[in-house]
Amino acid sequence: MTEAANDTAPRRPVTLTDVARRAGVSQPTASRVLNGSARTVADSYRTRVLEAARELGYTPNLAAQAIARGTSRTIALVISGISDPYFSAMATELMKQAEKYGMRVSIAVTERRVDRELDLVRELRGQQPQAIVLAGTGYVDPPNGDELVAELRRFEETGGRVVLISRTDLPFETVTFDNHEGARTLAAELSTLGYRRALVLGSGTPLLSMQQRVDGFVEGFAGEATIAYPDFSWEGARAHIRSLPDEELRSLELVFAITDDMALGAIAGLRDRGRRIPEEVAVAGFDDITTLRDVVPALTTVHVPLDQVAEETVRRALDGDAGGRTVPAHPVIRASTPPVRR
Amino acid sequence: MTEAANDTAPRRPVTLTDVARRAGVSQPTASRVLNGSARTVADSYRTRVLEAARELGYTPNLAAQAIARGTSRTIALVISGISDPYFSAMATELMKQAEKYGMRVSIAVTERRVDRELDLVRELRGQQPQAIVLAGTGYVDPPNGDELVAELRRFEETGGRVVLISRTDLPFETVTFDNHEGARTLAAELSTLGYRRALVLGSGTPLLSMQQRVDGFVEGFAGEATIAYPDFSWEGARAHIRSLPDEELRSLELVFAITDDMALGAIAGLRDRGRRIPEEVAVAGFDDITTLRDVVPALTTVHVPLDQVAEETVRRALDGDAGGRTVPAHPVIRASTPPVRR
DNA sequence: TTGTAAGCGTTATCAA
DNA sequence: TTGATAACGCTTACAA
Repeated sequence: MTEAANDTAPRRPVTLTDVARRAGVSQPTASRVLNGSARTVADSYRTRVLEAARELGYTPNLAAQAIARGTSRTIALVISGISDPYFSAMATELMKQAEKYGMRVSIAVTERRVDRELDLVRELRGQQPQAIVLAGTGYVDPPNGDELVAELRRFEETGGRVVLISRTDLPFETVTFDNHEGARTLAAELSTLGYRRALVLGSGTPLLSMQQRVDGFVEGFAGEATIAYPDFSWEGARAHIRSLPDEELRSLELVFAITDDMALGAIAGLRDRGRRIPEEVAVAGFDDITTLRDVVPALTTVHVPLDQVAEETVRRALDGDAGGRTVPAHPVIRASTPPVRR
Repeated sequence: MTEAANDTAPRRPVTLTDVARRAGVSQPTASRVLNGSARTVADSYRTRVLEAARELGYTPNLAAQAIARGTSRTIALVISGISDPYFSAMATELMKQAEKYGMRVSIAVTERRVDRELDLVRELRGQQPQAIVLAGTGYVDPPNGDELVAELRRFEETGGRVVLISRTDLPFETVTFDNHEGARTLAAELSTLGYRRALVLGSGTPLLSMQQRVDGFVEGFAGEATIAYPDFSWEGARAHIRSLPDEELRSLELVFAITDDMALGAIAGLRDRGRRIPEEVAVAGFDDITTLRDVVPALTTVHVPLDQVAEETVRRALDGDAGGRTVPAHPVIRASTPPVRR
């Protein structure tokens, strides 16, 4: 049967002092045993401490360690949202990499609100992480860019590291994939397939990396490209397509959206308007998110090697300046953009 | 005043002491101004402190606050993975709710490894969060259940709160949706549509909530249900369908998978085998994940009101025992399960 | 090798 | 209202 729990009164957590007292040693000795110290401790003591810790169910108070050591084995990641397949994949890869180095990743979410990014960084600084990683967003003309830079500089000055992913708008180390080149080669391949008229869906919010994709595509495309800038979302892309004038819709040959997310929104819009894909309209995206495995027809896109990006990022977050790095992004032609028959 | 502190980059982060000194007040006064204290401070002091803080770019050291206050405004969330649309949606909702109460959510990932759950909880306890929320998993016969319970009990004893989401395998407060009833009513509606032979894809790993879905479906289904237990994943469901004997495949009328993720895997498998959906085989899932908006034909499923779940969870994580709660889950019939024509 | 004592940045207590 | 001063749990010189 169950033993009667005598007291439900909230006790305080077991501390290192408790363990030391129980083991009959000093607090520092207990500390040396339990948390990797270079110092060696006599075996007899060591076992007594370990046993006491086990019996009491001791867990080191991370906050106390952080404050005593002046650093916490944490990488703070700022992303715009967790539900987004692209960002969640990125977060997963980063956590995987970080774990190799015994690092924790804490995630903060901007919800795509520009001002929150600054607030977040400010707050994160209070967590004294080893590094702050900013993924996503990256405005063409950052509204509060100066303040953000100042905040990040301050963080660097106190020994922290700053790494940006896929954004080159701030003067810090950046790991990126080649947005421009990826879109350019995609456009080239699509041109080879026979496409000559494209609608490019860019980002309504002026994001640098997204503009690079637009520019890259236009540069690599052999035909005529019309550019639109709907809201930067699935819904935005869908709404844009839905509101297209009939004649423009009918003349549509290929839609390139700067993200798979928007490409899928565009497809939804095209279907709403009764257009068949890819028979009547071809569609291509960018990112190669996991969701695509369930989409029919299979979506042509540009694959981004997130694992490599994550690896490079974590390395820079820890080891110090390795310099910026750009990993290549390659187009993947699938069923949504078949060769054009004329 | 004494030294030129304005242009010299401090190697250590700016502390409350720095701010106090600069403002010419005591540390406690600065603390009272900068961090919501009930105490009031003379306006002249208040402005001086605020100004000094701004000039120096002060950010409170969260670890120090946590240790001094004995509590950190944090909810620790344990989920099996971040890339999974269901869990990432859950995490998003929880963060949204938590923010209302000025709470931070820290995310830890088990990667579906049973043992990691225990390790994680142990480590999280070291973060001294206000609450630990365990979402997902929940084994029918927990391998190290006793240890996990002991660890969580310890956490509760020291004033922490434990909330489980959609798992009833541990003796703690639980917020759940009605897996059994949701699956049962879905099965009933499908029966009404004329379906009489179903293949049910359960979970290879024995998860309690998943078994409830299987049981609920079987109970509510008017015809004959065959149950299989492939690996609990998209790939598992797909592989199972792919390896089905020809005759069994041909006799397939309806596939119900316990999660949308597996349902989508099943669809992939069915397509690999050349079966058309829904003309030849109907498919239904559970969860109503966002991904479904891009899937054709639209997938019949059971909608889970994650926002409600999140709200109830956060409330319990903070306010104390409100008792367990079950929110209803309703079937949504879509194009993947049309009425049967005979 | 072990223990004493001094921090780490913040909050809480309690005089003044 | 304000400011010494003592915690909070842990690490790290420095002394024994």
